[in-house]
This record gives sequence, C-alpha cells and structure tokens, in this order.
Amino acid sequence: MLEIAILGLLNEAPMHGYELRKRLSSLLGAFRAFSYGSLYPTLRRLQEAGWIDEEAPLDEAPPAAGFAARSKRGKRVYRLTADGKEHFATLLAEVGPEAYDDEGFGTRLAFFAHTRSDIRLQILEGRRQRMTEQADGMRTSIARTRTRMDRYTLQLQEHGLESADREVRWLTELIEDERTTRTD
Amino acid sequence: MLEIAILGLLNEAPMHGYELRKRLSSLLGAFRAFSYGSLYPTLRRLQEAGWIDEEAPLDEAPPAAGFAARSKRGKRVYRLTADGKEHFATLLAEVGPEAYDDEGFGTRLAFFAHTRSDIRLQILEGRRQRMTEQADGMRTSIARTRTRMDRYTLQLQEHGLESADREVRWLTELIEDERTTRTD
DNA sequence: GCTCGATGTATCACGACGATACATCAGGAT
DNA sequence: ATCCTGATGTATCGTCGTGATACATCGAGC
Repeated sequence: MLEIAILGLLNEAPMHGYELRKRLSSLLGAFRAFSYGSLYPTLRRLQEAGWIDEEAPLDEAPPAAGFAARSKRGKRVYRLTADGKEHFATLLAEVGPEAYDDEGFGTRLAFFAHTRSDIRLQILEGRRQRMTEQADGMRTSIARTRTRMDRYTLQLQEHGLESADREVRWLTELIEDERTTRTD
Repeated sequence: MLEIAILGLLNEAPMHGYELRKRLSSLLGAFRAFSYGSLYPTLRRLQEAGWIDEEAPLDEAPPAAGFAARSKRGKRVYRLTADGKEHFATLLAEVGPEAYDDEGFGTRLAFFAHTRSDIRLQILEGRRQRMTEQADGMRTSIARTRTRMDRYTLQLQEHGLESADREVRWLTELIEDERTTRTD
C-alpha cells in the first residue's frame, strides 16, 4: 500500500512527489517500486481524505499577484496533517493479515522504528506463520508432483521454496532480536 | 502475464477455468497467484482473439433439446486452437526484456521444456544481467545510506539484496547446466 | 548559445487482485 | 432422510499499481 509509505515518509519531513518517489525506491529497494501512475492519484486521494495537505512554498520566490500558491517550478510540497499522523499511527498499530501479507509487510517493516515493540513482535510472528505455511504447502506440492515435473518447473518451485525457507529463518532471527532487546 | 500461462497449460490438455486456476497455483507456486478476477476476463479475451475456443462437452450427459452446449454443471472446457499454438510458440521465442522481467520470467521458465535451448540461454542470461544490475544498485544504495538507516530498514534492504544475490547464483547454475547439456 | 540529463507534475489504457455472489455436487454427521 | 460443510464451478465489481507517455523547467558542460 502506497498510502502507508507516503504517510511514513511525510511523517519524517514534508516533501513533493518526485522526492517521494526517489525515497520510496531507495527505501523499499527492489522490494516494491511504485510508479508515478499510482503516486500522484494516491497523493490526491490522501489530500481529499485530509491526511495530508499542501504546504504553501513561501520560502522560495514569493508568488506574484494572481499566481497560485506554488513554488517557481509548480512544485507541490505535501506535509502530514494532525489527522494524518493519527491515521499513520493507527495503520502501524494493525496486527492482522493486512500487516503481514506480501503487500503490507514490507512497508510496515520499513517503518518499524515508529512501531511499538509488542506490535512489531506480533507482525513478525504473523508473517513467519504465514511464510511457514506457504513453505510447507510448496514442500508437499513438490513432493507430490516431483516425478511429473520437468527439470525447469522443478527448479522454479525449489527456488521458490528455498526463498520462503530463507525468509522464515530471517524472520526467526528478527523475532529473537526483538525478544532479547525488548527488555531494554 | 496470465496469457502465456493459460496458453501453456491448454497446450498440454484442454481444461476449464477452475482446473486452470488450480494448476496455475501449483505450477507457479507462490511465485505468482492469479485470481478468478483476472482469469475469466482473460479467457474471454483469448477466445475473442482466437487463440482458444470452447469445446462442446459431448462426453458427459448429452445435452437435452434446448440446452446450450455445456456440460451438466455449466462447465466450459477450453482448448488451444491452431492459431493459439502458433501464438504460444511466438511468445516462447521472445528474448527481450518481456521474457526476463519479473512479470514474464516465471511463466517463461515454467514452460522452458517447450522452448528452444538457445532461447532458454538468452533468457537466462538476460535475467541474470538484470538481477546483477539490481543487486549492485542495492549494494551501493545500502553502502551510501547505511549510517542514516535504522536497523529495520537496513535488515529489509539486506534481505532484499541477499535474495537478489541468491537468484544470480541460481541463474548461473541454470546457465551452466544449459551450456553443458546443450551438446546433447 | 545549445543540448542533455535530472527534476517535476500529470494522465491513460491495461492487467491483476480481493471480495463477493451464486449454484451444484459429494460426503459425512445427526 | 436431512442437514451441513467443503470442493467444484462461473462470473463481476471496485480498487490499485504499472509502464508508457507528455510536457515543462532547471543546471551543467561544451
């Protein structure tokens, strides 16, 4: 969900679309990309919902009479409203499937520093549970159809399985870290 | 692309939507899911394009007078047309970015058994190239912003990087196998 | 002075998703 | 016998994200 990513970035500093896009790419890595085609419509949506608003760019080139409140280059700087901050906190506090499913987990994790430790733990455990089930499903599926598959299909599925297993191991480490540092 | 996946499955045997969906899930594993929301519209589209057509289910329960050519349960069995076979072959022969980008690579690989060896090699190398670039990009990005990141963001990015590196290694193995068995 | 690449906003057609609705059928439980 | 559940089966809807594309300005180097 782009929504949470945008709110999270604006939570740290006001920003305009282009900047958001760049930050997004580097923050989520190749994990998730997000193009302008979804960014601008989403900004519009968030603005209408009242989570963000447009900052009048008084700092550079005070607008001549008759001009809209934009900076020289038509740059539109957005910032989080009070409602937006609250909404962001609500989103980060969710622990259901929406927080550990593929779409939501990455962005949640990217803003874990703003999430409560017990919530973090629940999300990590939820995801590990999900990935474990997925891996087991793939394992039995492979075992069941192994002989009927050509070597490429098999390779594809085994690579998928190993990726899932790797993620489970990774999550386990994160969970252990979370548990041991929780007493700080 | 669902298109290539459907054509590939129908290339092996005529099938109806529900069956396609199941095969798809097990074939692509968690790599790619595909829901009914895209499956049925795509079947419609492929039928209109002439790549597939509907098989009259004469085998079970001969339709009473006045009934449409469907089996008892309204089951619609699709099969590949001659045009469809040709189109499928064309798709499998593609070696550009559409064949090794995230969306296309998985389905291409799933039907590699029907693809020519030299094409396979080009696709695998294209993907390795792509993944190598992506991994390098992430590596420099991490190195550049390492100090500014909190530990969760760092974990997320390093996990992404390791996944990319793992895929590169996997692809390298596949490529070597392809090269050594090519002389068969 | 010119061109080129980065910055910046924006829209469009398209593909896919998740939820949902509806119907039939086989099986076991009561 | 009947009920209920879960698998089979087709289908649509609103929502979201993508990739391509258009357009405009800015700064730096030639």
